Amino acid sequence: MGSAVGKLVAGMLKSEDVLKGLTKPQREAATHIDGPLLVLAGAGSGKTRTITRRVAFMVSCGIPAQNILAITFTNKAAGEMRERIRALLGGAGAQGRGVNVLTFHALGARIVRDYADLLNLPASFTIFDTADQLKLIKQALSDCGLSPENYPPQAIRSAISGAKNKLQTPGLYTTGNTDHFARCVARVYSRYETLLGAAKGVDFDDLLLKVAILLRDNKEIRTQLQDRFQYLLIDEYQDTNHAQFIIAHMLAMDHKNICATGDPDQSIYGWRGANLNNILEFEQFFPNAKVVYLEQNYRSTKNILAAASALIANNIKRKKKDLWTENEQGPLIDIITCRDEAQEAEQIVERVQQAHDQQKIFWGDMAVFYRVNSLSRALEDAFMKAGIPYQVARGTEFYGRKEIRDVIAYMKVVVNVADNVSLERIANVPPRAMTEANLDFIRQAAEQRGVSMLQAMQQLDTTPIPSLTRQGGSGAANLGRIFLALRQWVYGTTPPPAEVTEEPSEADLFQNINVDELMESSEEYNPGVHDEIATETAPAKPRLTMKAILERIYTESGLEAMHTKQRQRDGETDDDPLANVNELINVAAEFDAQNTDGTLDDFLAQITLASDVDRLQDAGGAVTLMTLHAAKGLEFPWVGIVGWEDGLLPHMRALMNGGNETELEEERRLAFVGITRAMKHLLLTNARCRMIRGETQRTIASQFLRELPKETFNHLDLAGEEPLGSRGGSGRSESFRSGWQQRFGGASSGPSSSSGSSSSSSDSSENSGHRFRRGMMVRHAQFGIGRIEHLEKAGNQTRTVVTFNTHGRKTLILEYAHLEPLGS
DNA sequence: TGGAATTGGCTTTTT
DNA sequence: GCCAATTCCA
Repeated sequence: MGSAVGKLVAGMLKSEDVLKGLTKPQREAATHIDGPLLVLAGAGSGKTRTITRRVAFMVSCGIPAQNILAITFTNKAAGEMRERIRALLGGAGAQGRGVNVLTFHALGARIVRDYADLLNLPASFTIFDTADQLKLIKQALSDCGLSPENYPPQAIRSAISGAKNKLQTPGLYTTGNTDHFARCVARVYSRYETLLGAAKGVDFDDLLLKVAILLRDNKEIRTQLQDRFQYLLIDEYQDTNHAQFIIAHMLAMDHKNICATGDPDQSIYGWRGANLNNILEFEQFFPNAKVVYLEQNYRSTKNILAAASALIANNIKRKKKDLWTENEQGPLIDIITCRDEAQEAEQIVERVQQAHDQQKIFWGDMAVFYRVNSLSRALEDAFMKAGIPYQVARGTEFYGRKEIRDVIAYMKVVVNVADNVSLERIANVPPRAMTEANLDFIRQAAEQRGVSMLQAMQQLDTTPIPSLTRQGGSGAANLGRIFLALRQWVYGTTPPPAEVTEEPSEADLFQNINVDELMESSEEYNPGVHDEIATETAPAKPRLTMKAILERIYTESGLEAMHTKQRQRDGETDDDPLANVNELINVAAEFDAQNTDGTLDDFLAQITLASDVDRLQDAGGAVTLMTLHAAKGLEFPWVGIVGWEDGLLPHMRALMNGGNETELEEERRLAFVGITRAMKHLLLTNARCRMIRGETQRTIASQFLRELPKETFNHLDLAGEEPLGSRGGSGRSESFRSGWQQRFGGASSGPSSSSGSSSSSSDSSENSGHRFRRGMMVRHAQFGIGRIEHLEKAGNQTRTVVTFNTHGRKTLILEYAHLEPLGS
């Protein structure tokens, strides 16, 4: 059937039309359909354009759209690609809809659900986000008799996440790690898996890990999925981690129709396991791969591009690449040094206003980026004050709110009665006398009986839990009834009686899939299989909309009453729970409009994998504020980037431990990504003083600013005289510009002369005979007063060991530590 | 028992 | 400075 439809479409969609306007290399990439292809696409080189055309070209050649799978990293990217493909296919729109454009995680969720039975999961499993995960880890810690003080849940979480990214099961993890901490992690990991399994939960990493293992160890399934996805396209390949790498390779193993696109210079997710080698060594994994380089930039001015190129050239571990453009030279980059973050924000706002009024740039065409979310606050204040429309993409601004998480938790329990984490979250919201102690009793009883906590609550009249307080008992029974009624209403049936919930052992969860078992259950892969399951539980009823379900849950749970009461008590506040939940209901309505056959678990999966950034998609008409990470893949005519300071733009983390070169290079790539988002106007700012967790600290201009060629920017210093004491003053004011160039000038490396006997610590440390000596007393903004024990030259930097009175011994890099000498 | 008030701890980026 | 966890009070 594929070919018939294909022909039809081919008739409507001319291959030449699809390729019209592509440059030679773009065309080369777009027309290479069979066999491995690597597109190394520099920033702004028209990559998205090329790959969407490529997909259209494939369809025009008669390849059935549903056999094409395009994988992106963010929902936003997926949405945009879907949109653009649809637009290209125009009249053949029906086909366009058939192209699978998904994020890795969404793909994972789909496959895990389709093959849930093979993975020991019910189709109604729920996805646990990072917060759920942390709760479970705390539980696991206490079960293992370890205290969260000595074993920070965060650290354990990221260790487990790292292990999962590398496809290490608890068993494998144990064998590979022998130090004390790792052994504890292994124990917690194992317990965590058990708890997760009992709750029928799957964490973000599982969505990749389970699929990777399934594909790796199960030939049958692999073949099915390879057949289904005969053409693979993976965007941002430089950001893939090991699990994603395995998924890609397993899917492409036989047909080798894999097109990877990306840019090693834009790899910014090393911290969550991305492995740059996946893209660097692509040709070794696929020896016949065709490689196309896209190096002409269509986005930025010559000037911006020159600055970006010079910056990234400082990375050693890098394939050299020359971006060029035929665009105009463009205006100089503006660099403004401000007094503090308030002035910085004012400056940004002022320039934004100017760009809008004088150059007629739309609000929606401007964006401001920062390294960490906390920097948005000052900006927001300033935008608010100036009355300029803006929107902030903050990670958990919306989906992280209590009231939203509460409503979602209710939904999760409706779908997945075993989800103890969500149940515990809302057990006492609104208050039902479900104290910690009562919950403990219920948890214990449930575990003993091998049922979920909700079931234990629902069995209370037949099997009471004696240790519960009277109110606790009735509260629990009440809660049980609420969910009974809700499930009845949603699914039209009472929940299946005491579904088997014996805890699967770790071995069960991770066992390599048994091939014999597979052969038995080797029905044809049916993409609709899940829908069938869903209809089974929801027979012959008019389909409920998510909006209706959500509203019902909101009311029945008692949350609505609680929020209404709150509002009456507090009056209208700017973050009103009622209004926020209404916003969520809007999201549900939106979902209903776009997925006429979507189920509650589809909706839940979508919102747990969604982030706030996704909700901004086409909210034009406002200046966008976001992190540098979130900015990847976007472009704006006008861009501002704040916080160019050591410790912030090369983030502290990268500067610690003697300045880890790998991490520093990732920070540089992040800066590179930021700069290359700009089309015409670029404004970079730093502040002399910045409030960091409640304390005002002096800062040093980012070392990255030094790496920008001086002919590309114009520097303006508004900080004026250096604030107060300690640093001998020396107002640099407008003469700072030359001072700047002396001190930071040019991209050349050598420690640049410097005379300034006094002042800033960067000066002093540049001279080999800096003013710090062993035995000297110093002050550190954070650690207080201490004595220098040791000094040691390490490359361009000086490593120093200081024993602080209150914080003990620390190893610091003199250049970044901002130590203040106090005399000896 | 629930809600308010206070303390302590900690911060990168996101699916 | 903000948030979560803890303590305190009605």
